[in-house]
Amino acid sequence: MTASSKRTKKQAILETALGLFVSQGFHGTSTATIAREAGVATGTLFHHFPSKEQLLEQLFLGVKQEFADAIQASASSRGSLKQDAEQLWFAALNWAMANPLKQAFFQLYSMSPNLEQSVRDQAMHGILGFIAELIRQGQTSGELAEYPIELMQDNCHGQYLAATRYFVDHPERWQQAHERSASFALFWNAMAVR
Amino acid sequence: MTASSKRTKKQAILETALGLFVSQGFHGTSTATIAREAGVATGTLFHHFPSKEQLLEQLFLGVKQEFADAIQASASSRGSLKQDAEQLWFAALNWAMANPLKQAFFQLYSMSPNLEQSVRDQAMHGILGFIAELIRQGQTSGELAEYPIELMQDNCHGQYLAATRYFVDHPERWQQAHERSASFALFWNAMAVR
DNA sequence: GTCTATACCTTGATAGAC
DNA sequence: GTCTATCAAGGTATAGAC
Repeated sequence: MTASSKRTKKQAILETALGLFVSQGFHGTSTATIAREAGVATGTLFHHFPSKEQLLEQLFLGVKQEFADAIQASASSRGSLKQDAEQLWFAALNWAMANPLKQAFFQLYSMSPNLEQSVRDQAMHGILGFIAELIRQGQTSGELAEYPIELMQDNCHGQYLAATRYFVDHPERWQQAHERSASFALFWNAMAVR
Repeated sequence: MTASSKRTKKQAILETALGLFVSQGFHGTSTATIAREAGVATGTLFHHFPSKEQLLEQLFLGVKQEFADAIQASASSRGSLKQDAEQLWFAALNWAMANPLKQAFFQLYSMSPNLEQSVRDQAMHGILGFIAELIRQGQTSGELAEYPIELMQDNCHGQYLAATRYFVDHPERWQQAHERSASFALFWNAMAVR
């Protein structure tokens, strides 16, 4: 088997923990359960991760990185501001649709007390930071309303979370172009100057 | 002491559990800790609530009812659709600002696997159900865009959650009229026909 | 209704053979 | 790196006196 097709025990533990943390919560999932479901021994789990908390943290940072890579890969081409925003919007939604478990995990644990606040804040700023720059550009060019930037940033985030919930819960609607464009219209019109 | 000023042990347990469930999560909070912090014995806790799960459920349904009462009390006066929406928006935000802990609890546990899905869904439908009716009115009168209703409903919810997070995290901004009106503008413009 | 005491189980983590 | 075996601590819930 090739290097890429061979799933290591460590990866198996991470993938299993992802599913269990989403469906049962952090404290609701025991390390023994993770190990059993991943097909490894508890000793193996604690060989790869010094503690249950560290396992959660590595999982969170890994998923965050995957998401950041996915949307920044498609954020390079330059068009109008609205076109750029649209591309970003659908890149983010595409990732969520392709990785519903990771999306659910990220959403649940972005506000969870099980992760240190510094870890959570850092993740949020890294991902949402460049959104603020786009908003500023739009305000300067007169395309976007001059509301407080942080409010607009939080609003973007909230609308993204709502859209992902909607489409993940109803995958067939994601196939329909008018549903997809409606989701972006709601997002854009909230901030756009009429 | 009067009937209203005398806090029963049961109420003390509920209030203590509210704070602990928010700061430490459901499984992260032990019944022993709740009892100790509430100043009662564990036996007393299990006298009032048959199980830890039932305690969470009663807490959730109680908070849901408080919220529903608060916004429906101020949703009666009839003006234009936009005026009605504005009144509703600020009634909901006012409640969140006055009850930040309950808001945080409601937000965290509305999507938590610790509560049965039927309980969560029922709560959401009861609260957001009449929003759908307002949206339909706006679409008929031509004031609101004709996007799929459920998408718009979820979008409203997401924008509300974003706004509450923003103002709860920055209470001083809630005192400024232009911040408040900006939050409603974002909400309304997302759906409004230009 | 409220308490103390406790039964019984599961937990996170470790030790040491392989 | 992986396993089995095990520990000490903490978990939910109950029993029974007051």
